[in-house]
Amino acid sequence: MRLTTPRLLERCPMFAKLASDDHQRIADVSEVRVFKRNEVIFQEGDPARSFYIVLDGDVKVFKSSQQGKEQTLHRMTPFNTFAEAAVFLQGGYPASAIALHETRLLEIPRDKFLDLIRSDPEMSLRVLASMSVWLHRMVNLVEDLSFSEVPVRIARHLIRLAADGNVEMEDGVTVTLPTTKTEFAKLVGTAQETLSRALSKIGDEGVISIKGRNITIKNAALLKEMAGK
Amino acid sequence: MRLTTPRLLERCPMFAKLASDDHQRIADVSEVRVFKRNEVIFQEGDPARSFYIVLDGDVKVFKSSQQGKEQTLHRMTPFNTFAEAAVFLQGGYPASAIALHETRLLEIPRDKFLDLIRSDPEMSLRVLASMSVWLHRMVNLVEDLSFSEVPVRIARHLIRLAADGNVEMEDGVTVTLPTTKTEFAKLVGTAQETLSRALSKIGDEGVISIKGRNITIKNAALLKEMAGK
DNA sequence: CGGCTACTTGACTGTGGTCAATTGGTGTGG
DNA sequence: CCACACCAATTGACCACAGTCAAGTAGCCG
Repeated sequence: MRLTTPRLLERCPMFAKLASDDHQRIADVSEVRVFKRNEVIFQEGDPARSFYIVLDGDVKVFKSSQQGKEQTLHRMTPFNTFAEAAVFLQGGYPASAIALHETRLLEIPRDKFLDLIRSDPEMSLRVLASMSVWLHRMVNLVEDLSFSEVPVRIARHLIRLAADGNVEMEDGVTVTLPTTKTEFAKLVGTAQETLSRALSKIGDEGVISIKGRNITIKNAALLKEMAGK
Repeated sequence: MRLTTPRLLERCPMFAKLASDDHQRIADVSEVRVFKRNEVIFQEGDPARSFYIVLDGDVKVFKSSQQGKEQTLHRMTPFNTFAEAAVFLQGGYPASAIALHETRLLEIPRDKFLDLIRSDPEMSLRVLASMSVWLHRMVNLVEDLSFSEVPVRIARHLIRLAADGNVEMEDGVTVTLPTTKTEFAKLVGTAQETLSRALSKIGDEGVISIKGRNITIKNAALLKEMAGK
């Protein structure tokens, strides 16, 4: 681990531009941790001791309600960072995080992370940049929840998934849901039943075809149309 | 203006701990701007040239939809900062801002702001802190929109308003809506008609009494109860 | 007083959430 | 290898919250 971590850091935007001995320095103060599928990384309210970088696998950051409902805030993939903001808030993590698959994370303790920022003004700018991205994501989520109905939100997420697979989105492209449709529903912010119905409907209209977790886009133009501006 | 600005900066968390000549330095690179009620400060998509500190008055930061609906993201009061994140994002401001009343803002140009951060590691930590607060607000908003129905959201906003007036919330306390009920509806994230009905209902239940923009809390315990955990 | 905006109230509709039953798929253990 | 169990997904029936449209009232300012 110690040997490979610096390499991986080069691919993470927040650390990409550092000298390689800086990478070693970060690797020295951090720890690689492995989480099994569905293993809890932290829960809302836990004291925010660390911030994280996804090295491998994927992580769901989410809010859950008293009644057991869930809203996914974001699904993190390799070289994304999360919980950087929690480090600056008292009151612990404002959301929970679990591994969606077997996942390797780089865990940087709170105070080491703060040292890092203090020691390097350029680093602090990159942390600010990554937090801005988070903020932007959350504002977009608010927008989606406030203004868009379920089918529109679904269309947008399908488009995003296609983009994540960095395939040009065109007729015939197949996107694969990262996990279950139940998870996808939590991402979209709806009930699984509603998702199921909405997907079939979109299928009936000839926009997509659904085979398990594989969704083939049959009419990309119409899908974009559905997703609105 | 030039004379009073440094004084005001002492009361802003982001700048409070600076030496007073730093305050003067900030005042020198920034500009005090006055906005009339309902005057637009910036619109979603505008290039993010500056970030702002509310000196006086109040500002609404909001998203609006194609169909003319609005969702208020936050109402800023004196010594709050906004648009700090936009400075780090390409694509311009992700939301719009207007003055709710006659308002004085300190406007700090993007590059001066970046200089400020680069020049002082402690400053960057404070900017990070203020962005964390924004992020936390947005996560809470997502939570509210996803999990809570309108009456609960209303109760929470009433409690927050009471807290803003830093009065201990107890029976008999009166909170005054900062502007119109229509605005309040946009803050809560609902239609004015729905707000109107919901408020009357809460009134009928004896929890509050409503006289125009003044809402008297008649049963604080019940109101907290309504707001949930 | 007129005119504008804010607000209220009524009637209706639709989206989507919940409960419940069924089917389908997958992995484990006998 | 099959049977069972478990979880994911689908489908049906129902309902309620809240949004929309419309009309009317109240309040405010010039």
